[in-house]
Amino acid sequence: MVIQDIDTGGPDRPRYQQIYAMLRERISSGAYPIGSNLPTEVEFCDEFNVSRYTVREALRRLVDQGMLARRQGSGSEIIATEPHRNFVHQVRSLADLFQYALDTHLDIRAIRKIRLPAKIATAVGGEAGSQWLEIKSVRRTHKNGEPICVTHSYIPDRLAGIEPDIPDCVGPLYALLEERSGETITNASQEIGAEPMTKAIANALGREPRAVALRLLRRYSSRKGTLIASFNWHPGDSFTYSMELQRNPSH
Amino acid sequence: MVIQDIDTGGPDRPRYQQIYAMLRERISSGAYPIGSNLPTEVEFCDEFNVSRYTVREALRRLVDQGMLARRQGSGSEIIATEPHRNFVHQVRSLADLFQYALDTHLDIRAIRKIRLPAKIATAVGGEAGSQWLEIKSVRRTHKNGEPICVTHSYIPDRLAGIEPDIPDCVGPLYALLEERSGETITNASQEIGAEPMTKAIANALGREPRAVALRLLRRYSSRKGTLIASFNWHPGDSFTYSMELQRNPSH
DNA sequence: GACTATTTGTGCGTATGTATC
DNA sequence: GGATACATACGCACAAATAGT
Repeated sequence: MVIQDIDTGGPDRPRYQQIYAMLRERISSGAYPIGSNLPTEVEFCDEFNVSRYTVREALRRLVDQGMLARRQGSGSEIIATEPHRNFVHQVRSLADLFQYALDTHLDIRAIRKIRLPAKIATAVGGEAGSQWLEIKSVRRTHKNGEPICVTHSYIPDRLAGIEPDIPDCVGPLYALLEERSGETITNASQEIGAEPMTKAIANALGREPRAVALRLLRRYSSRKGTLIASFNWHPGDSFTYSMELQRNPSH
Repeated sequence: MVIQDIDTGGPDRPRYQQIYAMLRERISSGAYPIGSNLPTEVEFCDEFNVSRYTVREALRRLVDQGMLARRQGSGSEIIATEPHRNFVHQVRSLADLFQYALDTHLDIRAIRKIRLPAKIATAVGGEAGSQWLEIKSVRRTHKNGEPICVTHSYIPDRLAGIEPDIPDCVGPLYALLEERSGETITNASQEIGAEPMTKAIANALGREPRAVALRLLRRYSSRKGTLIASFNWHPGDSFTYSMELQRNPSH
């Protein structure tokens, strides 16, 4: 078969790209179902009359796209019929989710054990009525400095043992929890909304009641479940949340 | 130089991985500063006494980690001293940035050419006073349906030719622009804030003036610059923006 | 466990194409 | 045009992991 005669998006593209396009087409059309193995490299060499180098470049792209998993000695398994997602918001560390400097000061106002109210339960990923630790705090530019945001954090009971360490904690709480619990954060989610401030929050932030707040709800989870969830209220007049998205370089 | 004698993480790892580790070390230590070019492939072949294949595999890893940008004929530029970031917010398509169904209806209210005011200029990435196209619109659940958000979009003059097609556009405007201009979107940014609604916006959304709005500013750029930027005001009482982050599998 | 065939991984040498300077 | 540097491509060899005998 002569590759150049096949219309897969232009005859003068590199061969490995043409082969990649054909394989993608076959995969998404179901010719190679998910869970099955692709033909071997050598078989593709024969089919397309190209060298193993060329086949491997094509397969490498499939791997980059998250469609193919290869294992030495075993073969190449189809793991997805559609390519990897296109755009990513990159976060160097979870601290990037918080967009303020790490040397800010966390002013703990109250720590208490509570039974989770239904409303908060769904938000933090816990069961209503179960025991959690609630921490109310204000983040400031520095000790006794300007308030940045009001935070209400919720920690599940299985991690309540770290309570004594919280007041001395520098940096974000999730880092303390990750270290002490030995549970690795694998997952984080964030929800952003806008709402008027309650009196207590407005007061803590030095704003008028019902002033506009940007509310961020964050949840950090390990395989065992939620590590910590927190609501953060920022003054709408002095805070915006920004993110950059880049197209996946493999495209 | 004998590669195996250098302790960069074990003597029996593949050569290209050892070279990759050494180059990473050099980069993060500042031996090759950001913005500078790495030595050429052939120079590394000589230094490490390996084939070009091996050097290229090592460099490929640096590219995968987002530390290196290579350009045919030009060289390999250091673009970061640290590897790829840890967490990603995955966006299947740019439409995911908009978190409403694509079959919503865009109700165009006004299209006009303007000279960019200074305030908007910085936001959309244009020059103050330059000519842009301004489009004011309301997105609705369906034609004559409930309003979802108010949008003000800005398109640079070089793309003003698509103006006649805008009223017939189904789906997001950035898709129309990407198709017509032939410019590929490589970059998108989003800024999220909270503010009270102006009278006009409150009116269009059926809310009281000064009701709380979540404001999203989005900018889509190609290599030639901004393709389109838009402000989106959503009612704070009925909209939250959410995202999921996963730990990068490559770590 | 030992052995073998298969399959992908690593590595070399070489040649030619193509973008950049 | 020429020199340089990365990209594509072939052929070959051997290593390492896997699966089955």
